[in-house]
Amino acid sequence: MPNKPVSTWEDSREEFIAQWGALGSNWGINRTMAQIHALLMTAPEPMYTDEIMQRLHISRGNANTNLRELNGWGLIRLVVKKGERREYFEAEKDVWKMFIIIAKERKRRELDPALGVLKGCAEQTKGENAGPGRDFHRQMKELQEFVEFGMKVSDTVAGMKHASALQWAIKLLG
Amino acid sequence: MPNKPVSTWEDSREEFIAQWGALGSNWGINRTMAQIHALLMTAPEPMYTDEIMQRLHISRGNANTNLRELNGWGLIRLVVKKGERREYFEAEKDVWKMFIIIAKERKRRELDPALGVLKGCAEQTKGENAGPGRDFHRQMKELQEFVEFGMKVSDTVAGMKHASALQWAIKLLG
DNA sequence: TCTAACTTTCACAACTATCTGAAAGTAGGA
DNA sequence: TCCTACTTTCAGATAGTTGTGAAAGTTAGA
Repeated sequence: MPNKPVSTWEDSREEFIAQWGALGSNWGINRTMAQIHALLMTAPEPMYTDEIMQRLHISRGNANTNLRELNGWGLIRLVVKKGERREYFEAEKDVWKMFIIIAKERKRRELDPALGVLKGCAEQTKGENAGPGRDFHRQMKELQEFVEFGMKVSDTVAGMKHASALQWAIKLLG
Repeated sequence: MPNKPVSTWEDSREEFIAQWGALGSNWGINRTMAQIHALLMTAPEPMYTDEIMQRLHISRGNANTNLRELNGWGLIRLVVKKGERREYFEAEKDVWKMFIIIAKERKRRELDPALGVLKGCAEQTKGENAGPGRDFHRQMKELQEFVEFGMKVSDTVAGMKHASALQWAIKLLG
C-alpha cells in the first residue's frame, strides 16, 4: 500500500506564505510582514515569536518589529494563555474585517496627507483669477474634491456590515 | 508702491511638486515619477526633457526612464510639435480619467497576481475535507472570492462615465 | 530581592531601489 | 552620405530599506 502523502495542505501553505511575501513588495508592504501575516492567517492556533522565527528563518529583532507593526495595523492581536508568560499572536481571519482594516489604514496613510497638501495649495491660490494661476487653483480644487469624495465613499463602505455591502454591490454589478 | 509679489501660484506649485513627490513614496510610487507627474499636471504647456531635468534637478537618464514609465501607465502622453524634432510631454489633467488609469493599473499589478496565487492554493487543497486542511482551503476560497468580487467592482466603476459614477455615489452616500 | 523567561532596542550589515552621466543609438535634413 | 539634435541604455555610485544578533530591559514568581 503506497504511503499517504504527508499533508498536501502544508505544502500549499508554504507556497502561499512565500508568494504572499513576494506580493507584499509589489504592494508597498515589506516581505517579512506579509509573510508573518500569511503564516498567522493560516495558522490553526496562535503562535509565539520563536515558532515564527523558526518557521520563517528570520531573526528575533525582525520578528519582533514586524509583529508589533502588524499589531499596529490591527491585523493581528496578542493572545495570552493563562499560566504562560509568553505572548501568542493570532491573525484576524474574517476577510471582510481584514479588508476594512486595510482600507482604513490606507486611507489614513495615503489620502489624509494628500488632502492636506491639496487644501494648502488650493487655499494659497484662491485669489488667482486669471491665466495659469487660475488653472492651477482649479486643478487643486478638483483634486481636493475628488479625494474628499473618495474618503466619504471609503468611510461609508467601511461602516457597512458584510451583508449590506454585498447587497449594495449586487445592485451595482447587476 | 510695493512690488507686486512674483506669481504666488508658482510658489504653491513648487510646494505641490515637492510634497507630491514625498507622498509618492508612502504610496509605492517612486519620488521622481510622482514629481514629474505633478510638474506636468500643473504645466500650462507641454514640456520637453531638458526643461524637466532643469526644473527638478535630475539627470537625463532618470528623466527619461520616468517619463517612459509614466507614459506606460498612460498618465502622460507624447506630443510632437510640427517642425520640431524633440518630444514634448503633457499629462492627463482630467481627475476622473486619472483615477481610472490608476485604478486599472493597480488592479493589474496588485490584484491579478494575488488572484493567481489564491486560485492555485485553493485548487491544490480542494480535496481536503477535514481539520486544518479544510480550514486552509476555505480561507483560500474566501480570499479568492473576495478578490474576484473586488475586481468586478473595480471594472464596473472604471467603465463608468464621471457623471454616472457621481450619481451612483450620491445614492450610496445619501 | 534575585533569577529566569521572555520582549525590546539598536548599531551595524546586507540588500534593494533609484539616480547619474557618459557612451551608444537613432533619425531628419543638408 | 554625414552632421546634428535628440533619445535610450547601462555600469557603477548613492541612498534608502530591511534584517541581524547581541545586549539591555522587563516582569512574574520563587
